[in-house]
Amino acid sequence: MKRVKMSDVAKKTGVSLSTVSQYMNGRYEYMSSETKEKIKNVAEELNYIPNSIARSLATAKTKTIGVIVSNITGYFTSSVVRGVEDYCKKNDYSIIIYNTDHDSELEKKSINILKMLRVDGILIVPSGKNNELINKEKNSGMPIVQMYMEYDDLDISTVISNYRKSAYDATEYLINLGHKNIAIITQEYENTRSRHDRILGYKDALVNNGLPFNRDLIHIWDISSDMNVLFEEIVKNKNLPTAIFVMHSAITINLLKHFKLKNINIPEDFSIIGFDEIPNADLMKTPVTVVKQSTYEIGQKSAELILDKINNKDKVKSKKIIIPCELKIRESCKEI
Amino acid sequence: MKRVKMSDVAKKTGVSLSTVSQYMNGRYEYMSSETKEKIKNVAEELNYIPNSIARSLATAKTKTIGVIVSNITGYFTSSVVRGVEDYCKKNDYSIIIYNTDHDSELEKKSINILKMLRVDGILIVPSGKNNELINKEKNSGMPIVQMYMEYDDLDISTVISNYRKSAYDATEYLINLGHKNIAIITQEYENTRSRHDRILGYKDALVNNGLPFNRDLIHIWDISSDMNVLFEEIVKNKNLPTAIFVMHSAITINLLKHFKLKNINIPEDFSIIGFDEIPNADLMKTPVTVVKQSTYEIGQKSAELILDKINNKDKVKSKKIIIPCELKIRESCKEI
DNA sequence: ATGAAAGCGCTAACAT
DNA sequence: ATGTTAGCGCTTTCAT
Repeated sequence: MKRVKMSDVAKKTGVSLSTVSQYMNGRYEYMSSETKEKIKNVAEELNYIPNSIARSLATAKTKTIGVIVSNITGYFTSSVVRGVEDYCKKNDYSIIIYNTDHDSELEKKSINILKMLRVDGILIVPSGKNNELINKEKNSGMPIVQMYMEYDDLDISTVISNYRKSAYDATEYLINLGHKNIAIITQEYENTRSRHDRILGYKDALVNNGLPFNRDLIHIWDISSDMNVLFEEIVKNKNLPTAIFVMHSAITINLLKHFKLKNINIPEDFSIIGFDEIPNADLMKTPVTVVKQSTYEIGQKSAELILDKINNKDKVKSKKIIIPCELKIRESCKEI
Repeated sequence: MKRVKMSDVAKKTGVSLSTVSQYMNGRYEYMSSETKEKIKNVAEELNYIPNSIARSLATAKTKTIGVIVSNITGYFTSSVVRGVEDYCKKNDYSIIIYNTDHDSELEKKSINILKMLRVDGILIVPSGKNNELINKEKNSGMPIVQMYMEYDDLDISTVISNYRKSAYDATEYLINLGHKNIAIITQEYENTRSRHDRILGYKDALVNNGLPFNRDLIHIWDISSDMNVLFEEIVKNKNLPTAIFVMHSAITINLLKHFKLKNINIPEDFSIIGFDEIPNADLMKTPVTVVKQSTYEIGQKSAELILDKINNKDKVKSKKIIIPCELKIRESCKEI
């Protein structure tokens, strides 16, 4: 099963290699319609399939972009990636995916492999642990865009949601419902602007509505946190919160499970807003209100931005594209 | 920002190109430890990164496999893909993803692009509409494995769940609960063995338990179906079903939404079993019992199989790997 | 309107 | 133990 190559169709057509190459690249300007027709037929007959690898070696372009995410499993990331793939496909780019689980070494390694593979650009959800390296890559000329993350020490283009505004709106929604003590559960947010902005939005809303900003209403969660312990902290506040605004969907789900276990009722006992959509929220005992990011659109815009960078050789400096969120009001917040 | 290439490190080290090449490929057998050391240092100093494209052109291998799925969005497919990626990464392969939405043309096009990209193998969830083409590709030497699908007219290796057995178990679970009239909702299953097997398992369980198999308890759903209409059909059966076994998670979710809308209660009014895990099922009003496929493992095994084919040049004929499912009993089935 | 030839960065057979 | 050299299958410049 020998692969047929360009020289085969050239020979059979009776023209030169370069003429066939011109044809394959759609440069018909100086080509007689006869040779054009002949090449077309021979190529079809021989079932010729161009070799992208050889082309890439010659052109130093691969029409391929690398996508580094923490974990493609799940609703959020997978639909971002789908947005990326759709946009890329439309523009004849393919995507190569790497999961890192936000592991620093894996992230480094992924970047390295993508460089060996000579991808034309990289889309990344950075862990925050290799920001220096990523800056370096960008400065050495690799087109690179980050998705739904923003770090103070990472100076690359980014596509994010309007975190501050949407956190503001969610908080104000709670305030309008009569809530005064609104607890927050968030991951560590120093240095991670995409998280910090949500806290700022929350603060803005309080202040603009004449409410005090109370630092001990802010609770930090991490992967090793025990929800039992964390929740104890929340309720031991002298001003018992009536509402909880949770900044990450994994935490929201954790909290909801905890509530179920402890027979805590939503919204009777607490009002809840989550950040990020929860799959099948509509089928829950109490459908939970969330701030929903436009995941698919984030993917599309990220792809658009990286292709722009690739093809316009980055006249633009670091750019920030901001996508609005939607407050999906369901049944987890009550008026008090 | 000139890229540094092998000849650069060769020159700087003072050895020949091929020695460096040997080094880069870990063939140290005939190499003095001094040159080895020297090359190592120079390569590091120069920050040399091998060019996979050039290597691929020379070796006719890309260390890359194509993954064609219907839609990476969602729990099921995304965790299969994660299994694939993890296994591939461990073996120094990268994956290129294409979504087709089971569109025949897109599927054809994806296969074609992956061939141009010279992937070493293809993992595919076939739509069923290009089986002839896929057979042809396989016969012309492309290593290719299908995931969690099986068609009567597609003769390629496959990694699937034990559909017949797990449908049997689920049905028998219902029977043991006292159910006699068990309705099925399935997609069209003629020719799609992975679907047909579930019906057979259902049938086996009925027969083995002395229950009649009643053809009008089997209902066909497709993407254009109206759940209202479909459900009317189900309940107009002279022997009103007390349980419904739904063969696809998208349908299960649809049905659950319908129930919520119509205030139909689970399991009081109907007992329900779904096929495929439903994200956040535990948080539902009534957590739904499902047959859970081992998605991650399916991905891993598929990757393992395709890499075997690639590296052992397929001594093996078409092979079928069968992964067990788990019946996740929750609260959607009652005893009657 | 078409062809000749150099080059893309590497591998691998062969020579030494 | 290391070097020489001929490809791998294309693109692209320059000639004609």
